[in-house]
Amino acid sequence: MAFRQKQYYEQVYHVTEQIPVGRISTYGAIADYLALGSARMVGYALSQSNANDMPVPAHRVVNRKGELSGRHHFKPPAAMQEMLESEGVKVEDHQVVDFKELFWHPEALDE
DNA sequence: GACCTGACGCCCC
DNA sequence: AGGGGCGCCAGGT
Repeated sequence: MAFRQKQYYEQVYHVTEQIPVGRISTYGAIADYLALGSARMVGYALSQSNANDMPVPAHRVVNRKGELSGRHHFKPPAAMQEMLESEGVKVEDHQVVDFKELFWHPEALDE
């Protein structure tokens, strides 16, 4: 239902927005937390958010390997890395350094 | 209206 | 351990 879709997008934006500065999350983690759709849908939702000029820190969301898979979707592809580095997240070869330690679990919202 | 692709991830071989 | 395939849902062609 379109109803559910809107809710899904809204939830994705909400969760993404809760990612603390200097921390990052993954598509899979968000999808798992929402228990809806799939990681792919999360990325899709985020792409829409960027197009809508939403205040969603999509740059803090990477794939499960810690790679900036979505960098190519930013206005300047390098913007994603720059923003992350600006927040204290080190990026090396399009990959987040110590990604595992910087990883933020959406599950933290429940607690 | 059908087919393909897309910010991914897991299961199977 | 590495590679390939399928699932996910929606949107564009």
